[in-house]
Amino acid sequence: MNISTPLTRPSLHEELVDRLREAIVDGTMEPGSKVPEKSLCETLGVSRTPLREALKVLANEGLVVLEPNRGARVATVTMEELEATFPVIAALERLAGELACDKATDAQIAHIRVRTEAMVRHHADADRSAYFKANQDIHDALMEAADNPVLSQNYRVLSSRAKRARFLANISQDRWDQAVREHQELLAALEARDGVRLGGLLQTHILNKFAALQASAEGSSHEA
Amino acid sequence: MNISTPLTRPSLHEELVDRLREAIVDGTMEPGSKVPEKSLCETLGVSRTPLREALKVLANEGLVVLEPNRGARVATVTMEELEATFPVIAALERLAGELACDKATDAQIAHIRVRTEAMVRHHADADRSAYFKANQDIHDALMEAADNPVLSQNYRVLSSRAKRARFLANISQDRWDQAVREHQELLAALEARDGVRLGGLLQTHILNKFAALQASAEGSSHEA
DNA sequence: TATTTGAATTATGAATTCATAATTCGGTCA
DNA sequence: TGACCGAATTATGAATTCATAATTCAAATA
Repeated sequence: MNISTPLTRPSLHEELVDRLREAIVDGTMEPGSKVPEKSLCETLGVSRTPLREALKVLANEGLVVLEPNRGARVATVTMEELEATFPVIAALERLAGELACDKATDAQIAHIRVRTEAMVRHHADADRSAYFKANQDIHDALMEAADNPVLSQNYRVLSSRAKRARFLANISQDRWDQAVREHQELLAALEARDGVRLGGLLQTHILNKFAALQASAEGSSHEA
Repeated sequence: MNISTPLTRPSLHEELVDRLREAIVDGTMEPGSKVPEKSLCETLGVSRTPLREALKVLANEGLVVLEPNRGARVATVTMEELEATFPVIAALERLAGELACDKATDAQIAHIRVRTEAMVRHHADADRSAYFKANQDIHDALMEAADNPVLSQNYRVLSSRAKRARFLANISQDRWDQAVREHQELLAALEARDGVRLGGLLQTHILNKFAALQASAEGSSHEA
């Protein structure tokens, strides 16, 4: 039995931050919707104090907006915000690529190869949800391999904001094909441990993803 | 009289976040020191609730550490943390440089020229504090010129953590001379609106700054 | 009928209270 | 004298209470 670590239970507000962040990112809590403190407290079985602490933290992360004397709302995802966010994510991934080529273990690289190969299969099978899962795994694994907690923390906060753009799922087949090719190049650069190249490819990859997202949003707004 | 803006007073916790962040960054609250809620409340004239909300936010930013059932401490600045932080700051400044070359107004560039020239004078006068002020102005102005709120927000959080390394003031004369030369190159690249070049120079500039800081810390730890 | 007014209700911001974990300090025993 | 134990004190985590701002809704007015 583990007796070495002093048992510390996470504080309520931390659990709430995690739970709420998840609910906001996965769309359970809709962008723009009010966050009613009272009913949420009842649902979660906590008092308003830790909930409000959690909301302050999430507001600082940009996931909720606090309106004075009017409570909290789930932040909306605007194209303007994404336009500002993606270049920053791209810059962080670029750095991650550079660092990962220096620091990744062979096992980490092997894992990314496995996931990339899986991704290629999901693409061939036209299984979008499995593809997105693999895609996310790869980017997370790269961050992990970069071995920089400050970098990965900032990345997490920004991608949680970007992930909320759920219309991202509607990218074109052309873009999807291109993304898979890009991922194969990423893998090659990583295996060659060519940091500058991997960094550049990653930055471009993310910016391309945003361009595709813009195009698909453009399309859907015309449809609607 | 202004009647167009609805008058909103900032909430207590926001004011506290700003006040405490400032106190932590400028060293008024020492790294590693306990944050006694009760006495701070009395000093600031608020109750514990908004203070605790502020501490949660600052903990999320990494400026304080919450120890369960033992309250908050001002986070210590370790060399490991700086080693992780500076590359991220460098990546963000690189992006800022790239964006600024696209988006800066001529007036913004002119302002950076003015501040760079002032910095050169302060260097010649060996006026360190005026030099640091000018240096900070220039980096802030570049961020401003990049015109990306997500970028500047993340930059602010990370620099507030880096700024706490006050021993940074003890850089060598050689490094100081070099930094001034680098700033002149930065200005040239900006005026040429050569984004790729400015980005690269900025990244190197920041990483050089960290290397100097490491060297000076190395020196002072041997002295001590 | 549409608009406005204002009392009643509800929700929020902040202070206070309460339960419990941590710390302090005085006494005991080796 | 010095290490150890336990009661008293203090600080923290969380719930509750309180004051005030926002919202709702019915009645009054045009």
